[in-house]
Amino acid sequence: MAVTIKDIAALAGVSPSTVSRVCNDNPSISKETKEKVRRIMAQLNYEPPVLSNGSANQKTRLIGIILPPSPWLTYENPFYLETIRGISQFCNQRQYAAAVLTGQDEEEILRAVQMLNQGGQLEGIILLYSKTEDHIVDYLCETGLLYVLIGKANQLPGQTICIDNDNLLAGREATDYLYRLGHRKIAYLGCDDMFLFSADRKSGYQLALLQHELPVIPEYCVEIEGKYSTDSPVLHQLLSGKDRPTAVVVSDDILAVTLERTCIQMNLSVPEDLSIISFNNSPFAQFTSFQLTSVDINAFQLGFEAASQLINHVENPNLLATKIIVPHHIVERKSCRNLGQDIL
Amino acid sequence: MAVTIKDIAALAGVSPSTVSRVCNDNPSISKETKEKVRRIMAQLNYEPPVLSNGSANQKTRLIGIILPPSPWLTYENPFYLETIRGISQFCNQRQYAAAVLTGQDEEEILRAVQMLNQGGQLEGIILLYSKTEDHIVDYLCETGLLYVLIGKANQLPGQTICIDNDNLLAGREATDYLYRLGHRKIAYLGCDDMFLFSADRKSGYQLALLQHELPVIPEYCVEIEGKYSTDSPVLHQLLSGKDRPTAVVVSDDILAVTLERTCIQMNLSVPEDLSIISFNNSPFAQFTSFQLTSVDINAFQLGFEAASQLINHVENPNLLATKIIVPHHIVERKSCRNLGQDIL
DNA sequence: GCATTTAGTGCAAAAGTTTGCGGTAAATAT
DNA sequence: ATATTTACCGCAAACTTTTGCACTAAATGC
Repeated sequence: MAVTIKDIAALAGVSPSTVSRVCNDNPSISKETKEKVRRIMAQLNYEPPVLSNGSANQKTRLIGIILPPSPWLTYENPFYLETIRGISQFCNQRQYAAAVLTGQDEEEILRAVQMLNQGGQLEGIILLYSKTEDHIVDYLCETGLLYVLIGKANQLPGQTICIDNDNLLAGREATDYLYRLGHRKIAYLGCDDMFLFSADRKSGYQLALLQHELPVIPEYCVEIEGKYSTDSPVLHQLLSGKDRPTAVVVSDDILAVTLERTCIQMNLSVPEDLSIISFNNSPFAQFTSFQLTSVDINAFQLGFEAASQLINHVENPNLLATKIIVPHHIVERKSCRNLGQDIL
Repeated sequence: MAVTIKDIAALAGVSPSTVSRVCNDNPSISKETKEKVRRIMAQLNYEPPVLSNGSANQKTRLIGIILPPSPWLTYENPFYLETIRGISQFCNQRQYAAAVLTGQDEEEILRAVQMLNQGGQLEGIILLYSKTEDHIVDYLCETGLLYVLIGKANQLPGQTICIDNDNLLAGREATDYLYRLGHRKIAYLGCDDMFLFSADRKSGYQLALLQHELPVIPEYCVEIEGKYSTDSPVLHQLLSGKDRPTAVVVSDDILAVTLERTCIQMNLSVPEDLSIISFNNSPFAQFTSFQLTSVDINAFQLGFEAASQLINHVENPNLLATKIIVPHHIVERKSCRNLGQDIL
């Protein structure tokens, strides 16, 4: 049988309560006693069962991680593993455990969350995405379980903790970057507007155009819904015609690669005929043959901060919901051409 | 305060022990009582705290997941997220929780494992990799904590549970595939031999050559250690000279893309001048401009089976260590050229 | 019809830790 | 020197669930 505080207490010549207080670093224990007890603990290799230590302590120190429901956006996207790493890193430092909650579909995930939550075993939840009409968020709001969103809140904004990039600013900066390279015919290509990050990046793009007094042309603002495909008619339409843009801001790397493959089909080359800048700085951004310039959104830190916020709120329930903005930065590679009219 | 079995007991007019036995589906409780109690439980939304339910039950139902220590191989590799999904999926079905254990370096990970293990809070560990000289495996062996390896065992083979692909067979089949396309000058490119999957794939490659009575040339068997780079002299050496191979079996997709980019630098094109087949079928295998043919190793199922094995052994400690082989299959794309001497 | 088995349930102890309260001894104040 | 405060620590109850044992009532065997 494993060693308990009783064993430590017996060896140290103190009571179990004292050992317990030493474990929790209770100030009413003298320095000498603490040291003595800690020595014995180290000797016996004792570690307090910090997660869910019996019924006397209701703290489970367990938090749940939920992946986005749509496989085609998720599982192919290394971004999420980085975020999970960030979450785990912080949790481990603070003696929490972070468990991924999965299922075949949204219903199954919801059931897993319910089971754990109603059993009182979850301190909180981190959602790695944000979308409209989310049953899981509905459930969390109903039951009042603490959660943080990586992304932008749509239910109860102002009362939910969000960790996000400044996607609007990032969209502006990406557009500005192309502008400074001399581009004037700049298009935007995004995924489904249901995903709020794409909507924000688009807004940033539009603001940048206005600022530089460039026209905001609807034909230059394209969205692809559902699974990406190189045969998408909107892509072909965007790239054909006389008024073909010289540069495109693309909402994510996978879509950018899809665009590039469409270019190949149409005998256009990147960056000679078309400059591309996109978001996420996915690992394959550097592996594609055309070396994608991409906005790094610091996925690791996104996860790290999310865990930090969640745990802060777990331990200080009176805290108000905050919004955290994680910085981004452009990683320059070779997918954007300098048109030689550089202003700087 | 949350609802407990006492509340259920009071409402159902039975004792708490009866409720507890109902939760555990104890056969000595009558059908009628079970139904009555279950009705009340459903009514009060009661879920038994299945993970670590107090000190009366030592089962924590928590397992740890450990990522490979080398970031350059790991975090860029979507393979691992798929595996984690597989693990989580199975764990959730069986009411277990799976937590990723991370740290800045191997030491920090080890400390996290120690903390949880010595606190008696881990049922077992799943390692998402296998390598030689692994301090974490050393520790697990010492303390006797149950673990399963995704990959091949090197410490105590025969006593450790492994989930793996038949990498030797996969290596043979990849090589055979090139042979059938008419290739006779086939090279192998792998990563550090420390990672056993690469060593096995190489052996399979060599066996296939022997079977087809092709010479096994050392110059055709190249390994890259450390971080991949397109400037690697071994890559340049492999691709230059008169006896340049017409096809290469590459140990993983990322390395394959690195190879392709080296080709571009050297004015060779894929698959016209060089055919490439590699492993993992990473998502970006389909996004690269040359559409990589790759061996899919079913990462999700690898994780799923690993969790299944671990939990089986947790619940039946007398089980012997098994090895599980998860099948693979070649996903044909466009990176391999048919030389026209196809035998079939 | 009586003795014995069986099924079903409750009682109470046990698990390991936390925490309010009370107590002792030392330190300080008067 | 006595009274009061302070620092430190132990006692015991509490948390929720599990489980061995005992008990009752019904069912079976003779």
